[in-house]
Amino acid sequence: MKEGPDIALIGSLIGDPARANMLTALMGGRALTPTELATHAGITLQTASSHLSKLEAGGLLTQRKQGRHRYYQLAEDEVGLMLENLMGFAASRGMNRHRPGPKDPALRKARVCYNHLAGDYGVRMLDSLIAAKQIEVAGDDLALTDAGQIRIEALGISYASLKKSRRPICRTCLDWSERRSHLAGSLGEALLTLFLDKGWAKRENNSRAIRFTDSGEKAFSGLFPQ
Amino acid sequence: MKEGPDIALIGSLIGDPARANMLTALMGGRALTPTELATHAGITLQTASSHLSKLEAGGLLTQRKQGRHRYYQLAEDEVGLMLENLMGFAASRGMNRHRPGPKDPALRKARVCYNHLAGDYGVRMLDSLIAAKQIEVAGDDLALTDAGQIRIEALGISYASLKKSRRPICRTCLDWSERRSHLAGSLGEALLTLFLDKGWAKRENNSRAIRFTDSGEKAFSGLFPQ
DNA sequence: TTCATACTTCGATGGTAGTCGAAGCATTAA
DNA sequence: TTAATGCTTCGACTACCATCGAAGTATGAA
Repeated sequence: MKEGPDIALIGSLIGDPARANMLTALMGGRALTPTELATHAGITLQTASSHLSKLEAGGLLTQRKQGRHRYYQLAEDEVGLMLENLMGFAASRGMNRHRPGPKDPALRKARVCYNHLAGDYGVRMLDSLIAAKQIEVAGDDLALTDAGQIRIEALGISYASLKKSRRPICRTCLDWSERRSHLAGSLGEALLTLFLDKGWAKRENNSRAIRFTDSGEKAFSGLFPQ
Repeated sequence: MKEGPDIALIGSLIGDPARANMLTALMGGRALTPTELATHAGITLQTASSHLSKLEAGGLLTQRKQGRHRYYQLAEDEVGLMLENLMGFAASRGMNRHRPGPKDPALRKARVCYNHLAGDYGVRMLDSLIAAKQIEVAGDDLALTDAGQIRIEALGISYASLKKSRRPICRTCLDWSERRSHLAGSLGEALLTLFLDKGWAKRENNSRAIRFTDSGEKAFSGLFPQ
């Protein structure tokens, strides 16, 4: 009784702990080399290489060569959304790999979700944008309003350049720690880039966590009041 | 660098073809016995039994004994949502287990998604309810409006009884064939039950497909105009 | 009781996939 | 050229797990 798409294929790709660790590491948004991914997963380079080619063949990762390095990253936004979604489900079942450690609160507060902001801050940002009617909810999709366009231009994000890309500008992504949506899509990416560029927030090394500076906190709260 | 929830655990549960087939079969919404599930998966009863206890331990399935039968079903709405979501992702990657067969169009038109209506009809129904302002979108969640409450009472669905349960009344579920949301939650379930009870639609055996009768089609189109 | 059905548990088997050492290829630097 | 780094490919090993036969348990029927 074989019906519909093959979930076993993706399942088995994600089901191996080493591969799952690599995917989680890549949720940090940076493109990583096989060597880096191997240490994240706690395996040798050879084994990592074999896993990576499987993930690439499965369409989860893409790869680009640069000199003698190879950089792997998640293939598309959809991959990140799917993974975050799975994490949400796993979290709701209490499937945690660790007793909640010191890093955990930081992750829940603010973290990178592939290329955009997630965690409490991510959710608050989207809520605030919707409350200010700068983003509106239309069925499944999010749409930037006229007021929203003016707003992001004022922040120094070019609406025209966002529109050029074929990717959706706004899109929802289910947050595993908050169990609510935050903002993904090219605007979500642009906003996170803005925070980092302005020095309001910094990525932690080897972690998805994002640390806001004091001035960054203030600026963020000013821009996106609750 | 172990961070966040353990996606490998769910991945490996879903990653086995036999288990994936059982889960897919259970997406049909009916509770099934180990014997039935074994034939769906093409394995013996002993093997099925072992798989089922793993799925139950993982929190994906629940079981109830009835006489000398055991009935398995998806543990909660969330499991169905997660699976439908994964199917959507798999479909978008072209991971299909079969060349699209004769059953495929029927599945895309209308099918059971655990306990509610999915496919083209499911999506149209939700769109229509939103357009009529009987359901409104509030951030992530769907909410039944006053007009919506009156409407469903008129259809013979008791709002009070829906409200009693702790489950959300309305909730979105991403449709893998349409790539848009349809209506899940207790109202989604009640509406599907209504269609079946009124004889407007019938489940096909051993399939998730739902076949609307001629009069059912008319009634449906009348209730939920495009 | 006896028999039949439904299912689980045990035990053995076999295949597959993750793992790593060693060797090979490609790029860069000197 | 030579050497070093980064990565892949090959081959062998191992461990795990899906699988099924056989035996055991539970419920129901006769």
